Amino acid sequence: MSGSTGERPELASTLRAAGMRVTGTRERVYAVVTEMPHSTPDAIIERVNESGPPVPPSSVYRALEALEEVGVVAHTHLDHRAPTYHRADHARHLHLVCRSCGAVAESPAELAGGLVAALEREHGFAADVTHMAIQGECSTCRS
Amino acid sequence: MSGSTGERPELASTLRAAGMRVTGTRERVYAVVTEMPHSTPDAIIERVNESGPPVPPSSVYRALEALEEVGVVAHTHLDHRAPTYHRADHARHLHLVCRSCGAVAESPAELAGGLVAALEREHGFAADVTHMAIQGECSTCRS
DNA sequence: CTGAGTGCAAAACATTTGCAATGTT
DNA sequence: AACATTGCAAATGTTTTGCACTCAG
Repeated sequence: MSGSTGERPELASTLRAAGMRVTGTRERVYAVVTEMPHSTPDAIIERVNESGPPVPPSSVYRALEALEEVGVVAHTHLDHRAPTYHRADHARHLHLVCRSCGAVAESPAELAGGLVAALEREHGFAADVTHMAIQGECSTCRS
Repeated sequence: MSGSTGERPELASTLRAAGMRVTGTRERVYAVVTEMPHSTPDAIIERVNESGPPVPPSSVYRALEALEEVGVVAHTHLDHRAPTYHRADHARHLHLVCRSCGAVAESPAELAGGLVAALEREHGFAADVTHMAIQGECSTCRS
């Protein structure tokens, strides 16, 4: 069990509320996602394995799936082969991906407010901008 | 207007301008991308093979790579495992992906004008919205 | 003719799945 | 004790690569 109970009571209770079990693997995966937002399954797998006894890839995938299902983590696709995970309560933000250097910056979701409103008005489309990855070139690479 | 023989004089001349060769495979792949925008490599492979003598997947991938390199086609990531290709001169648009039914709608890129300006102003980030896939729920699925 | 492009088959990856063993409740 | 989760290994699906052959230039 998690010895330090102050940190995030949400994880355990959320899992239990969904009738799911609180396991070491899920706690460790959640900790890694918390620690390094925007990381790929690959990076998460590696980090989890540095953090204690080995966990096979399939278990990490299953843990991510479970955590996502109960809504404590979410993922975004930043580019080609890269789903990246982050905590769901991680502030709503847009992902800015630099095509040159690969850096991922965040920006408040509010900047897309006009776009969201326009899509609602023009298409009746309810956009989820937190899932959105915007490609482009960052200020550093441009200068 | 280029005022010459075919429907798309650009393909052959663009390839040649880049020192690349104009081959049947590339023409057929380009034709399929033109005919069905937003299609995955998988769908393109299938359609190409319906259109004439069989072409192995690897050749279709290589053709797409070549066409993208010279800039006549481009791709976007609509969701998980799905790069989708379209003609580069296909009007600049946003991709609206419905999470429920999977439908892909298009919307003029201008709707994102405010967002692009804000990203430029706030982050010095030059956003390419045509590469952007916006997840959400379409009007049909919401009603 | 010459080398870019192709076809084929195998390799490289990323992710998923079946099932017996394990650990949470 | 009951059964959700895990570990392991094998299956799956996609994209890439090596190499001999072919065809565009």
